[in-house]
Amino acid sequence: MVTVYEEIFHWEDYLKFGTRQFFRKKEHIYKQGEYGEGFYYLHKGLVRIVTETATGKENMLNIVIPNQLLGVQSLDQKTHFTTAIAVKDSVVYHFSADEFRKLMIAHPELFKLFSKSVIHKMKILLDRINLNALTSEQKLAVLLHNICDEFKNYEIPISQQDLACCTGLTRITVYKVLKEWQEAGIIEINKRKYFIKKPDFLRNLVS
Amino acid sequence: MVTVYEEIFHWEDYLKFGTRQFFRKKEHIYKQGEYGEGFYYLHKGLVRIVTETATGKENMLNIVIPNQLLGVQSLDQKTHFTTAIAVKDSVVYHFSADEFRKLMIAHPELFKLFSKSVIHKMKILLDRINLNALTSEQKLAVLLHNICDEFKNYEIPISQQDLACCTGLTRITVYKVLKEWQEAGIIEINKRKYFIKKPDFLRNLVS
DNA sequence: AAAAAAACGTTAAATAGGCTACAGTTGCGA
DNA sequence: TCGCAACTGTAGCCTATTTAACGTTTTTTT
Repeated sequence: MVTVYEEIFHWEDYLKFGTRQFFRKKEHIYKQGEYGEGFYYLHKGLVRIVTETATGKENMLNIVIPNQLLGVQSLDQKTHFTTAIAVKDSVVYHFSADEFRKLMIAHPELFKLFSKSVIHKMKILLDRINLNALTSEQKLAVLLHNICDEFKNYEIPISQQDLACCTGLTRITVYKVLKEWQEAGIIEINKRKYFIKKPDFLRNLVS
Repeated sequence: MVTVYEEIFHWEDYLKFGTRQFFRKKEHIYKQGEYGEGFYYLHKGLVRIVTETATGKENMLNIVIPNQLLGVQSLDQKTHFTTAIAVKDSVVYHFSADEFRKLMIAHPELFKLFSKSVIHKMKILLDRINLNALTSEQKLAVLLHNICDEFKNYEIPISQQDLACCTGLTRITVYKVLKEWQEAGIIEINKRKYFIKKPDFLRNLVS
């Protein structure tokens, strides 16, 4: 399940110490298994983080929105254990481990910022784990609800296929649930775009 | 799924700056939802980390072995989003956020140690997520295999019930798989103790 | 603009794993 | 050492999902 988490971390003042990089839509920022050195800060755009399981299935972990970090896993020169793909054209800042360490000595308050960001990441992963206890309908409800929160309106700009990938369900299951909701008037399907008419229904499904 | 991860982080030199605390078997070190302030280092003993899902089901996340951190989530004064329970009598050191921040200014190399430990935690969570893509047989295989690795022999000192809890399966499913394996001569069941006879079979199930 | 590649809609069949139930064991605690 | 509580063995039913299959529509590429 992908959750789009929104919490602002004020990295702006430190961006000048990172290296600015551009990535086009669908480009890989880093790949699972590759060596990394440092981490990235997403300035503009949208990035999705996926992981490949032992059986070769792709699994979306979360969507990174601007002002968040990504790729922290390889701060200490380990290989990445996830893959990051730009969903839209994106601007990121890269901080190498060494640079960042030096930077932190000069600005100790950076530690708080860093740890906050990382803990936030952990929270996301945990939520992702807890999702597995839910029914498929609930999984979808949580996902759609989060997406709406993020995009600030009730139109879902994500394909059925991606919804399947995000929740770990099959496309058929996603399709079935969506169809059911449509018949019940909870969502509207138009030209393969989904529009949520009764957000409260989704909310109630979970809590 | 619980994975017992073993990787040594050298915190010994800094323990004197923490507060030593003792916990008896089955005692809670911290609880989900409680406020925390800082983090813990497990010096001796064994701790299991569980989380309660929205539906009230308990979910074991991982087992913490000595030399690892726990409770990092509340470093920045947030509530804990997991619960830590001592499996054996345990000795932990608590570091308050403030203390640790000061400590890190004096010893910048601590940052590397801290980030390594945290990244390691993230890796564990990720593995946990990836498990959900597996069949119940595979989940159990991974779990048993990890436990063997950890305890360095082929006897499983964990109850069927706990195996169920670790994998998120029902006890009945665990029982069924175990019985099947027994009939196939892959494991031996004796007085409710499980002994793995063909570890390679388990390994092949996953990779 | 045509061709190729994704994505979607829908159905039917197969099945894995969950839930219920209950009796038999084991072992802790008083 | 008695009794309760927690754990295990087993059966059977049930349903939510998965898989397979296939035609249609949309999007991307050349």
